[in-house]
Amino acid sequence: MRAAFELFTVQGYEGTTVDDITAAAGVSRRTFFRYFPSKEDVIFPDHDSVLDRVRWYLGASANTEPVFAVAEAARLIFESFVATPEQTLARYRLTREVAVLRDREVASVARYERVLSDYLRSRLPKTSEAALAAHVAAASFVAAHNQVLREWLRSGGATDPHPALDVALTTVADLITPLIARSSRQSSQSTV
Amino acid sequence: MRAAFELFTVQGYEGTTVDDITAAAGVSRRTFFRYFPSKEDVIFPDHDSVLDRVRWYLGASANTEPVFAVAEAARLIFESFVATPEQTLARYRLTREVAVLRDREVASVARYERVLSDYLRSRLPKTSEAALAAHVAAASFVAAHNQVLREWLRSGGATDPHPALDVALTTVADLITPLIARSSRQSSQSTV
DNA sequence: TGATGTCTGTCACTCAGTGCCACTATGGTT
DNA sequence: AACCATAGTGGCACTGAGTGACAGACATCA
Repeated sequence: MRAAFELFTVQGYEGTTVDDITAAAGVSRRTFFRYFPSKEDVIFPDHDSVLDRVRWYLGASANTEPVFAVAEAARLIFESFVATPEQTLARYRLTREVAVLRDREVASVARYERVLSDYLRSRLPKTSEAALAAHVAAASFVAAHNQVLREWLRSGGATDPHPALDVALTTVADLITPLIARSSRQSSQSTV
Repeated sequence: MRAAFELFTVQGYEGTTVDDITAAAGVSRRTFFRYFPSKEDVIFPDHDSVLDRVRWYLGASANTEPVFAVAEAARLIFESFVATPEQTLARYRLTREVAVLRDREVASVARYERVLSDYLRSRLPKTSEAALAAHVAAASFVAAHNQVLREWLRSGGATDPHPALDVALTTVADLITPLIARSSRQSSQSTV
């Protein structure tokens, strides 16, 4: 991974072959593909584990307030990026330039969003209003997360991003809570 | 494209080589790659043109109410999918099964979202509050759009999706409008 | 000493995608 | 009629990602 990042920043992503990486790392080509399913995956090593952690967290928060749980899940994702600033920054620089990597990043963000909306849907009545609310809520939290993260990355990771994250998450929570509450009530309303 | 879709549905995406497609279509391999930058692009032919149309629409709506304009832009995207139901349905079935294609779809949705949020940011003061509002708003509209589209596709494209789209867009518009209004005022507030 | 399992390297192969060159058909020019 | 420009196409060779099969190295345990 270290060899790959160094080569990517010098030669660019497309300008670096897997052979280059393995030669620099002193392993064989075959070994590389045993540890990374594809060349792109060298850059996104821990997305799966974070996704699992988020799933686990949400699975354990069946009794907490749904909107709060989702906000905390977003915070969890955020922390996983902030925990390794150099790596996150290097990845950010690469994903800005290389379209394939940006698409990959976007895809993994979409997976986070999916996990959040699935959780919300599981906590809400099975109406189309609730489904809409769940998707909008998940998308809003992810958007807030992304916005704060991007701003932080653009600043070079210098400042403490947590105050901004708090503001963003509470803003979205305040926005979303009534929508979720309304869609939860919807079912009891139809029963009445 | 027709040959490709037929082969994809029979043999699967990964099970179909470009050679298969070109043989079925009666053209050479080289010709294929002149029309489609990659194998994936056979399935997403008109995303770029739709994106351009949305950009154009938003570029022309500098005087309309921003939230309304974004909602209409989302409707524009929606219409582009509904206009060709068979193709959209076939694509939907493929993207559900093949991860590469799903990621590709997600990436193009992200581009739509980007266009919407860029527009909103251009219509709002240059504060971080406004930037957050813009991203959340764009994400919410896209989420609403996606939700209605998915529901429609799951139903097999049988019902008329427009009533559901109207509901979803107005729901999001009602939700988002105060947020946008607040972030617009923010700048004049700081002047006071 | 032998059996087992894990990690690694080598080799050969498929397939996506690109660059280069040659061929053909068409339409317009003199 | 001969001449040219140009757009579309095919052929060919090449790079590079990714995979499957096999064999050797090494540590562990019996």
